[in-house]
Amino acid sequence: MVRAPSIDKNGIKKGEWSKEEDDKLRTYINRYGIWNWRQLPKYAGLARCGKSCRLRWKNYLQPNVKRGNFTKEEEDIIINLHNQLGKKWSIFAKNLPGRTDNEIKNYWHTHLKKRTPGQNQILPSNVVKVESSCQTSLVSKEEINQESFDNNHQQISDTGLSQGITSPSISCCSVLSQSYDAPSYQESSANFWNQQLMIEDYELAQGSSCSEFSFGCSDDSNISNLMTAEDHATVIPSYECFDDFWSQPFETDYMNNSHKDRQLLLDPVNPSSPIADEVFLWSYDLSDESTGWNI
DNA sequence: AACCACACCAACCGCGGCGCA
DNA sequence: CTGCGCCGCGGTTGGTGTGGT
Repeated sequence: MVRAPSIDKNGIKKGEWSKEEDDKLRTYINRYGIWNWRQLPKYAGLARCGKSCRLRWKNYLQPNVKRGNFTKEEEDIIINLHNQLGKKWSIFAKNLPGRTDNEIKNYWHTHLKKRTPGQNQILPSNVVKVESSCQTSLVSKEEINQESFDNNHQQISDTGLSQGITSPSISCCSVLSQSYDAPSYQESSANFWNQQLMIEDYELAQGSSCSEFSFGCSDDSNISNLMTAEDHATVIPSYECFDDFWSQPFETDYMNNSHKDRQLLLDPVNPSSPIADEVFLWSYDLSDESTGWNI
């Protein structure tokens, strides 16, 4: 049902993703986070373009992606939002936890479109029409306010906190970005995404084979230790010693110092609840080739 | 059984927005 | 202001599945 694998003139693979590629992408992101989609495939040992990796991660590999049939409630939400906002699939996705914009878009075209043929839209009082040079959309007044939050959140979550601040967003960042979708924070005054990410303890392990660092969330404005993309190659010396992430010796960050590193995986709002056991297991089980992934 | 048409959906593509130098 | 690089969004494509004839 997917396009046949092919390789373009630049050596970039296209088409269906193999399990091995999925494993590589998943493992790399779980360990190092998303810091630059364009660079990521090179370091992850994937002959894919960044866009393809991003799409694969976002629509298929992300842990919270929900598969299976849409419920009646989900259908109603899609129909209502479509009436109000038009084809804002990404906004729909934020209102349907676990559903991706691509999946919603497909579902609309294959199931829902035929049910709502060309009706005249009656604008509720809380909806305004937004016109641009290329299209006209209906946007609720709440959504306009929401959108500023969404843009903020999206920028951070989709890139693993890598745009607002320059960080390679090691494991915990991707964990947090996967786990904290907008709805859970919309009503929280303690907005995690408003907080700066701070490296609590990080050593540049120059020349060594292992790095130790941990991230935390803090209101502290001291972010002088934030790593840049260049630091990524420094902190992870394997980039200099090995061709790619995949050829370096695999050792999870969690195996050496379980107590300290597990702190990375705590819910920043409710610190007593760990949130990333399954992600931990993914990385850990990779060392056991006989069992494969444990999801 | 063979053929056909349509449904489905993962993946691709192009464009626009944004940040930065 | 301009150009560039990166990213996200929405539209489209194309291979496979499925049901009807």
